[in-house]
Amino acid sequence: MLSKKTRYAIKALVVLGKNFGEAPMQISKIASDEHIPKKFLEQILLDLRNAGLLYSKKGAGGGYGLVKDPAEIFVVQVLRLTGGPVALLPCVSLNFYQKCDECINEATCGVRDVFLEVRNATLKILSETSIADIIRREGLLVENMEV
Amino acid sequence: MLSKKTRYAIKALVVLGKNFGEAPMQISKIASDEHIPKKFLEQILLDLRNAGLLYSKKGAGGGYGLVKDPAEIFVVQVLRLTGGPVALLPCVSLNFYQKCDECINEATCGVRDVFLEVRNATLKILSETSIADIIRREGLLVENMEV
DNA sequence: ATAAAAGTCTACTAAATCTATATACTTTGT
DNA sequence: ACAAAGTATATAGATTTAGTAGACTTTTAT
Repeated sequence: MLSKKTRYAIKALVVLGKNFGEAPMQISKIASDEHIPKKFLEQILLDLRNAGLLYSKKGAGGGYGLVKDPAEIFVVQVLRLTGGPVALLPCVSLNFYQKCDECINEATCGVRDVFLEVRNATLKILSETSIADIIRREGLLVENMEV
Repeated sequence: MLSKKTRYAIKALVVLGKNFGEAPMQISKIASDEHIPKKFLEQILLDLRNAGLLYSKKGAGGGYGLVKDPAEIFVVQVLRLTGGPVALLPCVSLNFYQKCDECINEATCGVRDVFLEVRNATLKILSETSIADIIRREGLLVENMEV
């Protein structure tokens, strides 16, 4: 399961993606629109800023905005920045690798082999899906509802 | 990430799968072979037994064994029995569904739509892979090592 | 110049969950 | 009778997650 932190980060980026090109958006606006605790969101946006995904502007009229086009920000990046490993086992994680301490021989572990396959499938989707894609999907879902 | 409980359960089933058709195997044997804390494993095997996957026999010469052929036990079952949800978001989980409390409209949520796709890909693999498959993969990996 | 708006930074707490252990009990085989 | 082995429940300890608090800095508008 993704942590709330990761979920909130993605949602915030989607909102900021819709706002791309406009004036920066305030934390409090994002928080109330998306039902995210404001203080928690502050920390998350700060992390995303320090990672270079967002710019910020202090003072009146300040706020946050995307540095890059939403089509160039991929979901997998957000997971990694917010500490959500893609893999279901530590021993198949690319960015959060850890030896399974009970494992006898990693190279011949059949369990690992299966979850490597799962990771690859997940990774493919998450590294091909951008914030812009999420916005697009949202639009499609709304259309389908109206029909 | 899968919990240790889920990982230990899968490993235990693999060991019992290799032992299928023979005399029941003792918890302490499985625990020491697989480096799993014995007391913890006791609880896990009990759960798997109560779920109908294993039979048990008390007393001297007792132990645990698979009820069905390892080719008929799928990894997805084990995840579910041991509380490891397949989905990365509660709102796309089939067996552990929960509304995301911050979500405004689930039906048109683009984030959900992406993670639905991820869940389907994961589910496909895990529901097609059996304990017997894991054992088979292990054999293949060992062969490849030797070459 | 000053006050208000807005982000920054660090620390802390509360709750939940996971992992593991302890203890006492029951059944079965020799 | 006794030892081997599983059953059952409770609980402790550790870790992680989620959220809150408070004091600080920068910027804009008046």
